[in-house]
Amino acid sequence: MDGNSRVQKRNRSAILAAALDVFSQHGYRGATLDQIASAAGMSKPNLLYYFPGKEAVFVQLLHELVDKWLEPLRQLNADGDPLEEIRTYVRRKVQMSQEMPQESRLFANEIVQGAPRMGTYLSQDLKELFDEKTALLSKWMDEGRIARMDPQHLIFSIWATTQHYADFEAQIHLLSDPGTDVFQSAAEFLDNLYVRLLTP
Amino acid sequence: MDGNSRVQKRNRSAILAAALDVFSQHGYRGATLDQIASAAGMSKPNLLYYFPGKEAVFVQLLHELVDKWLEPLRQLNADGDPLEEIRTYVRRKVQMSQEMPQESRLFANEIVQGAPRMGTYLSQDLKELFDEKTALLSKWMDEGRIARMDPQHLIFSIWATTQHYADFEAQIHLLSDPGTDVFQSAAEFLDNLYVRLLTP
DNA sequence: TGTTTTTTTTACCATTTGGTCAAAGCAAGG
DNA sequence: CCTTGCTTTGACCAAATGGTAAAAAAAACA
Repeated sequence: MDGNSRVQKRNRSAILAAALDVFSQHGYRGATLDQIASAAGMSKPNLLYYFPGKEAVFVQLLHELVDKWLEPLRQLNADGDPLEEIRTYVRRKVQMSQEMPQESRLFANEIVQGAPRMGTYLSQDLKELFDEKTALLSKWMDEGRIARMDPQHLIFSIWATTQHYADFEAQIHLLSDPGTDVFQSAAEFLDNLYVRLLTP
Repeated sequence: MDGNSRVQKRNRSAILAAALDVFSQHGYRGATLDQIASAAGMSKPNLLYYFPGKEAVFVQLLHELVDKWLEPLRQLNADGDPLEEIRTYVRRKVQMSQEMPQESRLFANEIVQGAPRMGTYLSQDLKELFDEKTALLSKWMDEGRIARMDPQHLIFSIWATTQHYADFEAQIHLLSDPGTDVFQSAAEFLDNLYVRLLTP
């Protein structure tokens, strides 16, 4: 076998799924291999048969998530209607906060601590994409199709407002009116916010 | 002595200052008593002479910060001009992100992990203040002095956008145009954002 | 079925870490 | 100087934790 058998694939993804659970809840240092292994339904030495160590699990998990995470921004389409493109982007980001809160918190945890295990990765893929899209936003502003403002801060504000609902879920849940769908009302609020902000 | 001598006060605050450094950078589990003690210029047993344990240091640190942290929201004045009050609040929050990024990241870390050591505290002080201020915002909206929207999400969005600059500093720094004052431009961007959003 | 290869487990190790303890240092009053 | 009470430290401990080694178990193959 070449190390990619069906069993291997199944176990590797079971480990990564378990690692997402555990790392996102306790952070890198707070998570233990025993916890992850147990959540993946195997023993610690067995987990270490599939990954060379704790950090390797964490790093691969992060790397596999970056793509998924940046996809909505990648889809911001230069040929579409500016306002609709941005509204769609915001809607997708809120949806991701709802459907993948663990992934969001995993990133948040890593970045809050200074991204010690993601530094180079961030500065490549992410920076390239960020520069491309801020340039696009600038162009739209130059053409008068959306209101003029700092495009970098515009993206920051979208990230902040949308990811907040996943990253600070504990606080949100505590403070929100019970009985309402937080993500539904958040989507409406943010849609209105960005329409008001961006309409020239 | 009654346990509050000058030496005691000096050492306790040295410990808390060191703990802020270390906890905000590595999280609760990632920080070690040795690190904190060493940063405070003393030995670990000496630190444990002043605090009963690691968690006690962490909890007291958090409790002492909550007050400082909520102060700007407390100052939202029912008798002031609504728009100016909110602009002042946003400006103060940005300023706090700039001047107390460690405090911000300490909270972020705790909340991202589900606030396991702050639950009850949050649900009391914070919730009470939050409800009071959303009621105030609602009143202002009823009176037609600011645009109508969900007041809870309005506060969430202010927290998200302002604290983002402290909590995600690593990312912000990596992506921002070098040579510009991030906090200065952020303050301008957010001022403009909330003026546009809130003007009836 | 017998052999080889992959997978899993049991037992273990070294280090880290939160915390204890008893002894030593030290300031203040007598 | 000597006692008394507060402060600091060096030595130590038990538990947790990342990781290893070798053998058992299970598949895969011939």
